Amino acid sequence: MKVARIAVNYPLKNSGLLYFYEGELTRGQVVEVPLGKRTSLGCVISADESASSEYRDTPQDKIKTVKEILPNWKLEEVELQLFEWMAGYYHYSLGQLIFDCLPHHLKRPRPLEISEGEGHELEFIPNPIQKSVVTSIRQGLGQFNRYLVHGVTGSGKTVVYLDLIKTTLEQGKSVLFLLPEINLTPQFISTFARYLKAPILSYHSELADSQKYQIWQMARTLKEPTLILGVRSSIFIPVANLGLIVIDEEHDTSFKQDDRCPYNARDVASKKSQLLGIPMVMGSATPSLETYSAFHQPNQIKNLFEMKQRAGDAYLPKIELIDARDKSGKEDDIWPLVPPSVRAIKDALSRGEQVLVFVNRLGFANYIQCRACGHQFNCPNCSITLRYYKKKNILACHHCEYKEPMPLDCPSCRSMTLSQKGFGTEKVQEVLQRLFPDKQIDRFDREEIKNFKQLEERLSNFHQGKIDLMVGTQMLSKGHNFEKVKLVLILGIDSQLNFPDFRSAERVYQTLTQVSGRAGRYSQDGKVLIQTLNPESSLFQIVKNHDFHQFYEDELKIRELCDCPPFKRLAMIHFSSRFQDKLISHVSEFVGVLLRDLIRQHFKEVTILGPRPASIERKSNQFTWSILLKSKDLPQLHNLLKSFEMNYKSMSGIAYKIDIDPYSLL
DNA sequence: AGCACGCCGACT
DNA sequence: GTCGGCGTGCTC
Repeated sequence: MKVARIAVNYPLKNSGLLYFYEGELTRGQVVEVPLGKRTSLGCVISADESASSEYRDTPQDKIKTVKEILPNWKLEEVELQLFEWMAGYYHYSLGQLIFDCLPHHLKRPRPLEISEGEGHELEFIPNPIQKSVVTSIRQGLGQFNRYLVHGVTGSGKTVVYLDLIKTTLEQGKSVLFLLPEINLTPQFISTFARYLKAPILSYHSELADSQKYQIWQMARTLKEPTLILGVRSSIFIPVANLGLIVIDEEHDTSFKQDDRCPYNARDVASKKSQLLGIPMVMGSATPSLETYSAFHQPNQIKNLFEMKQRAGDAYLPKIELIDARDKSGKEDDIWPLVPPSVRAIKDALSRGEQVLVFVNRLGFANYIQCRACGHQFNCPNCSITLRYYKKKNILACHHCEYKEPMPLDCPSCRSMTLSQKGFGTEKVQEVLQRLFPDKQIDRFDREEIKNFKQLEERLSNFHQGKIDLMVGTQMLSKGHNFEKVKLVLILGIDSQLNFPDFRSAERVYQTLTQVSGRAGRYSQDGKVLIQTLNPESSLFQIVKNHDFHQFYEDELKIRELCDCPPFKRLAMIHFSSRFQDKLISHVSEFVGVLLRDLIRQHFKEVTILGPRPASIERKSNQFTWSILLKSKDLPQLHNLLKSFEMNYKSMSGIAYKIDIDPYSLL
C-alpha cells in the first residue's frame, strides 16, 4: 500500500492528511476521501509519503484509504504552488482554499458564449505617450516583470492594454485580463472583440457553475491564443500557455474577497505571474498608495509609466466646489441640492447635455428619527439604523435580511413626527424630478440594476439620449464612457471624508477622481461640481488641481506618522460569537494576553491594537471584536500569527478569522 | 465546516 | 418514557 498526503476540504490548517491508495496517484490530482463519518474532496500534495516522519508517527489503523480519483480534475503544478503560497500567506486551510476557488460542477450544462474577435485595424493612431509606454512594456514581454500604468481618466489606458494583449496573442500566448466589476465586462468585450483577432471568453458571477466549469476545462487545453476577461476569481483559471496578466483599476477594493479566504486578486496575480515567469501589467488613474510607492523603489521605477494627459482633444474637467452650508434655511424644498447646483444642472440640460449626479448612498433616507421623543429605528439583528426605501415603502437593514413596513407613527410615543435623516439616490432622483418635471431621470444603482440585461438597457437608453439625467452610486463612476456628459455633480462625499479609517482620504480621492473622470471625456469643457460642507479641506484643492503627486506626497507623510501601509504591514484578527459577554471576556482576558505575551517574548517588531469592537459590533446577531497587528517586518508578523494559531485554544461558540492586508480597519 | 455523541427540558 | 435543543470534540 502506498501513502499520499492530501489537502482535504476542511478548515484545519495542517499540511494535509495521510491516506493509503492503490494504483497510481500524482500531485495535483483531485480525489474523494473518507473524513470522519463523511466523504470529502481532497487534492494530492504528495503521492509518496511512506518515508516521512509523520507517516512513521501515525498509527496504521488511523490511516484511511482514498475512495476515488476524479478523472477530469488535475491541478497544474503552478496552480498548486499558488494555492500553497496563498494558504501560507493568508493563514487559511489549503484544502478549503482549493475547493473554495475551484468551480463547483453542476448537472445541467448551459451553452457557453464565446465571442470571436473581428480583428479590425485601429481607426486611430495611438498618441506618442501611448506608443512609448507600449514600446517599453513590449520589450519586457516573455518574462516576469511587473508594470504600473498610471494614466489619468481618459488617457487611453485601454489602447495600451489592447496593444499589449494583441502583441501577446500574436506571440502565440493567451492573456488574462482582470477587471474589478462585472458591470464593465460588456464594454471591454466589445472594444476588444472589435480590434483583436482571437476568441474571447468572459468569466463573471452571472455565469452558471456549469459554464464556469466549462471555462476551466477549456482553458487548460486552449488550441489557440485566447483572451480571458474576468472578475476577481478568474485569477485562478489555469489558462494554458498564459503570456500576460492585466489588472485594470488595480486599486479597486472589489479585488479583495471578504468572505472565506480574504485574498487580494491583485496580489495573487502578482505571485502567479512570478511563478509563471510572465509579465503583469497594472493600470489605474488612482493607484493605491501601496502599489504606487512600491513602484517608486529604485529598482522598480523603470516599470512605472505616467500618462498625464487625456487622449485626443479632450482636457481634464474643471472641478469646482460648491459650499453647501445653509445660509438662509429656506432651501428645504430642494435639499439635499443647493441653488448653485440646481442652476448648473438647468444650464447643462438647456444646452442639450446629459448630466450625471453621483450619490454614494442607496435609498431615500439613511435613517428615521422621531422628532418628539428621539426614537430611532434600529435593526433588531444588527447594531445599525434601518434605511428608508420610499418606492418599496419599507425600512430595511443593509447587513441582514431584515425589513419592515414604513410605520406611520412612532412606536415609542405615537407621535406622527417621524423625520427623515440623510439622503440617498432615491431622494435625489425625486427632488430632481420635481425640479425638472419634463426631463427623463433614471437611477443607476444596485436597487435598479441587478443583472447584465438591466445594465445594458440603462446604458443603451442613456447613450441613445433617452435619458437626460442619471442619478447613481459608485456603479456609475467606474470606467464608463458617456459621450454627451459634460457636467457631473457629486453629493454626499462629506460622510466619506469624515470616515474614521486611515484609508478614508485615499478612498475619497479615488472616488472623486474616478467620478470626475466621467465628465467631458470627449470635450474641452467638462465640469465637475462637488457639493460639500468642508470646502476648505485640502484634499479638495488637490482633486481640483488633478494633482495625484501632491496627494501621494501628503498622504505618504500621514501614513508614516500613523504607522500605516505602505510603511507597516497589517493583519487583523476578527473574533465573533453570538454571546457578547463571553466574547469580550475571552478576547480581552485570554487572546489579548496571549498575543501580548508572544510579542514581548519573540516578536518585538509587532505592535498590537485592541481588542476593540468592530465598527458594527453586531451583524445578524453575531458580535465581532477585532485585534489589529502592525509590523514593518512582514516575516515576523506572519510568524507571530503562526505562533498564535499553534498556542491558541479556541473556545466553543467563538470563531476567529485572520485578515492579511485588510482594506478596512473597521 | 460537517457530523456525531451526549446530556437536559416538554411532548405523543 | 423519547424527541430534539445545541455544547463539545474529531476528522489521517
